[in-house]
Formats: sequence, structure tokens, C-alpha cells
Amino acid sequence: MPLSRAKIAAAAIQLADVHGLDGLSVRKLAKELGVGPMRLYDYVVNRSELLDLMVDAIYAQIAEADQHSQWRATVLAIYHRTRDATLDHEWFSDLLGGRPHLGPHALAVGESTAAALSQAPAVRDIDDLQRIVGALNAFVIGALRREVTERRTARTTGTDVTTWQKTLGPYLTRMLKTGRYPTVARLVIDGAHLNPEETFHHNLITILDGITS
Amino acid sequence: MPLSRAKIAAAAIQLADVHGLDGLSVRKLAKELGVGPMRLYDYVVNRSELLDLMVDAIYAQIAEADQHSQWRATVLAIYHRTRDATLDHEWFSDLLGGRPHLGPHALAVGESTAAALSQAPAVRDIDDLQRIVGALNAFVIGALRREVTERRTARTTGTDVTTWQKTLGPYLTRMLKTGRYPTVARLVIDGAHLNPEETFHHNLITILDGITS
DNA sequence: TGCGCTACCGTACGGCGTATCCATAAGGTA
DNA sequence: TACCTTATGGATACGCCGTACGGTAGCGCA
Repeated sequence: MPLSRAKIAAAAIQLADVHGLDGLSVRKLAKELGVGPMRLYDYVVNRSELLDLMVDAIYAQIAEADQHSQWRATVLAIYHRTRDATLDHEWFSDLLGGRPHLGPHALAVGESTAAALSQAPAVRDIDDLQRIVGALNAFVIGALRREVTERRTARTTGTDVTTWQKTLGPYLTRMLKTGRYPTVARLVIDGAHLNPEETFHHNLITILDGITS
Repeated sequence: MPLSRAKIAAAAIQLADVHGLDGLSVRKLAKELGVGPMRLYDYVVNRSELLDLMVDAIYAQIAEADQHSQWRATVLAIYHRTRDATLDHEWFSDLLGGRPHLGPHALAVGESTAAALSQAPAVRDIDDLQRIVGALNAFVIGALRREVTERRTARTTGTDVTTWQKTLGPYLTRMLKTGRYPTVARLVIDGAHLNPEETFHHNLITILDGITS
């Protein structure tokens, strides 16, 4: 097996899936592939280019979204698929919005999204399109980052009450008991655990429909 | 000068403002403060806690937003101030959404935002509030990340045409000339350079009014 | 005077990205 | 067959990083 950019990216993704982006080093990746570290620099100029490779591989996964005849359904499908891919590869959220996504598959996804949105009746000119694409992407980036962060903290502190009280619990409850943050306290304590997918869907629809009308 | 968490945070912020988060190391920070590296670990348990300190210092800056009598004006003021602070300290965008913001000032900002939004007529119960706060925060996080990323690439590649053509230009124009990304091409080529602040404001208002009605 | 405690610091370890140089194998030519 | 060229892969090394650890100097107090 002669080693290739695709193979390197696949191994890197697998490593990052398990150990996160911090746990992905050029050296470990090389060891995983059974070669010396410097070998990888024949295929990639930088660690950062390695990340670009990984990102575009994820976009390839996203780009497989089915084309719907309705522009609205197409847009929703793409963003939901983005969410699915992000939850499958949480490190992806660390890179979301942090660098320009210019790989071929990223461009393809961007093209599908923009093309669909350009069919919305409210989109009169290219400036409208730019604003709308920007707003939607911004929401999705932020929402996915938040969701992944919540997942991570829930995982490390544990969802159950006992470990929660041993980690962030004391500090947070102490802060909330000061009475200086009543609304936040209500959100934390009384706020039901909303279904993340439903919340994402609901907010996405609200913004999409609000912005295209 | 006896060294304190506040002083450490201030020096760290200054360093990060100039050299970015990557250019901020515990060792450099210690040297800047005229002490040995390990000295800082008497005030901070981790590099990560150092970042938390810095983040909360920025939230302190944001929290100074004036209180308006109208909830809508309050919300807008807070988010605009968030944007201002982020553009003053671009590294802040790298941390946005990537970790829970639980410092006292972050909580204060969250409290002000949530309290204001809870006065919106459309907010009936706490679940509404949770969804709306989540959606707005998500948009702002994503929008600021994107804006900072654009600023950075514009800075390194240069805004003028000549350097642009020497860096990303060739690759991107080649990709766009394939004809596979017509809509993206139109966005890049024909899309006017929209005023970032206006775009932010416009989108924020659209989402805010769409979601609270 | 002696003693424990605290504040502080120097050193060191393991890991990182990557520049540079070396060994070896492969293949073409005389 | 013998030699030279060229590509392929690897070992080593440099300068950084975060931080664990052990030691020391100064000081309050018995």
C-alpha cells in the first residue's frame, strides 16, 4: 500500500475521532501508518494542510446529500447532514469557521447551498444571497460548536448527579446561589433538557423562514 | 508588583492580541512578567485555566454595555459590544463556543441577555427562552468567527489584487473556472464587498425579530 | 536558637512540528 | 557485469511547548 493523501487523511480522521485534534500529532499519525514522521511531508506541506485534507474529506461526506426538487428541502438536508457529520467527527466543530473551507468538496457543498438558496423568492440580487448564506452558515457553525462543547463537558463531568456535583457543580451552584444570575439559574435548573436535534431543526427553520421572507 | 491573576490575565491578553493564541505560551508570558515559568502555576492550575481567565476579562469588557429600557435595544447593545470586543481581541473568536463560559462576568453577560430576552412578548416559558438564547448566541458565535477568519486571510494574503493573485488566487480562480461552482463564483466575483458591521447588524435584527414573533 | 512553612525558582522530562542529512534500493547505460 | 543516477524512506536533531518535581531562601513563631 503506497500511501496517499486520501489514505493519510483517512487515518488522521480515525485518530482524531478517537483522541481529538489535540491527540492527533504528525508523529502518532506516522506511527499509525507504519512510516517515519517525515514521510508525511512528501504528501502534505504542513500539519495545517493535513487538517485541510481532513476537513474536505468530511465535506465529501456532507456533499452526498440528496438533491430535493424544493430548494427549502435541499437546504435543510444539507445542514442536517452537516450536523450529522459534525457529531460523527466532533473535531470538525473545532475547525468550523476557523479557516476558509476551500477544498473541492467544501466548494461543492457551498455551491449546492447557495444554488438552492438563490431560488428562494426573497432573494433578489447577489447581495441578498450573500447575506442569507452568511447568516445561515453563521448560525450552523455556532450551533454545532455549542452542541459539541456541551456533549464534551457532559461526557467528562458525567450526566449523572453525583459526578456533576463533584466537578462543575459546586462552583456553578455557588455562583447561581448568589442571586446575581436569576435568569441563568432558571435556565440551568428549570430548563428542561431539550432534544438537541429538535432544537437545531426548530431554530434552523425559524431563521431560514424568517430570513427568506 | 506582587503578581496576581488579574495582572497575569492582562499580560496574557496583550500578548495574545499581538501574536495570537498560538504565540501565547506560558513561558513567554512568564518572561514578559519577569518571573520563571512555574511561577504562574501558583495562580492558575492549567494553561487552559489561563485562557478561561482571559475570556472572562473580555466578558467584563462586554458587560459594561449600557442598560436600555427597551429589551430589544439591550440585546442589540450587548451583541454589538461582543462584536467590538471580539474585533479588538481576535483570539477571543478562537475560543467562542469552544468551551463553556462560566466566569463571573460571562455569567453576568448571559444574565443580562437572558433577562432582556425574557421580556420579549413571544417568550412564553423557559423553553422558549432557552431556544431563543441558544439561537442568537449560535449566530453571533458563528458570525464573529467568520468575520475574524476573513480579516485574517485578508491580512495575510493582502487585499490588493497583486498579492491576492499570488496566493489563493490561482487555486481559487482555477477552481471557479471549472464551471462546477457557478453560484459560488458569482458570489466571489460579483458579490460586492458588504460592510461587515452593517451585515452583522442586518442579520442580527432579522433573526432577532424573526425569532421573537 | 531552632524549626516548620511558605514563596519561589531551576532543572528536567516527554512530546511536538519540521529542517536537514544519510542510507539504501531501483533502474538505466556501457 | 559494473557503474552511476535518481528516487524513496528514515534517522537525527533543533528549538519549542506544558508542566512535574525537588530544592532553597526567607520568615514567623515556640
